[in-house]
Amino acid sequence: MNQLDTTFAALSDPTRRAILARLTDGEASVMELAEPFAMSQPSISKHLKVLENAGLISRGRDAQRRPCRLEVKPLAEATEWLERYRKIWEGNFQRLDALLGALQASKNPGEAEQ
Amino acid sequence: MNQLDTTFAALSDPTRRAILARLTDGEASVMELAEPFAMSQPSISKHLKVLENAGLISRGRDAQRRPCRLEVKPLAEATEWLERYRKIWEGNFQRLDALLGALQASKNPGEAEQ
DNA sequence: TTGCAATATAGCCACTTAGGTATATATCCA
DNA sequence: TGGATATATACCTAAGTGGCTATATTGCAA
Repeated sequence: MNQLDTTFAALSDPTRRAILARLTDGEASVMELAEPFAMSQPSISKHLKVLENAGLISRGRDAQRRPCRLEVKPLAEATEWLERYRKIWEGNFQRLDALLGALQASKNPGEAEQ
Repeated sequence: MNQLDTTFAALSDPTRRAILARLTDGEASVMELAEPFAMSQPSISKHLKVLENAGLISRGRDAQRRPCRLEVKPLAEATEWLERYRKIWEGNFQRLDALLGALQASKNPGEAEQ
């Protein structure tokens, strides 16, 4: 699995996205991260391991705590992938708009298939 | 599974990302999409079904062909999610820079706790 | 040292996924 | 009608995932 694979796979779970969102407020311990969820602590630890393996978070050491913090690099790479294609999609959209305009100008309203 | 879940899950596979990339050049049939891959046609059809269920592509009909085309909406939503947090991450980076500067100016390097 | 608090690991289960092959369906063409 | 082409479906398998409980580990504090 390459970096984009693991990044998108990690982002495909709502618990993990919520954890990442929480970490934008700053470092947090496992207990703090687990608190909002109706889920056992080991399950949260497993999610954190997925995020760590994807390079999306890193862990520190503070006594018994292993605080988590965001790592932005893989997220930036995922954003770049999407952004690169978004520009092309936007181009397609403009072409689509032109096509729809042409169709509306014609008589056949059947293909509002979008 | 909500929209973001299925979108990111669909994006986590390199074959599917390559298919989406190919589709930025315009519609393509299943055979055309399968051609670059050392993979059976049914496997490609399965990937296309994943993409279709995620709303990332839609299918038409052209004789025996079922041409695929990109649907941008879910990709736009995924981009929005990443962009929203990217701004915060960038903000954190700036704050971190400031914090590191302050710490270097002081004498106690112990509390890099954010 | 004893014990508590925070976290990780192990093992279990149900479900999903990504690949394969074989076969069915659908559409065109002769 | 019959054959060829394009695609989908059914079924199999191996591996991965997400949840759980129980237990181990680690570090502090009395």
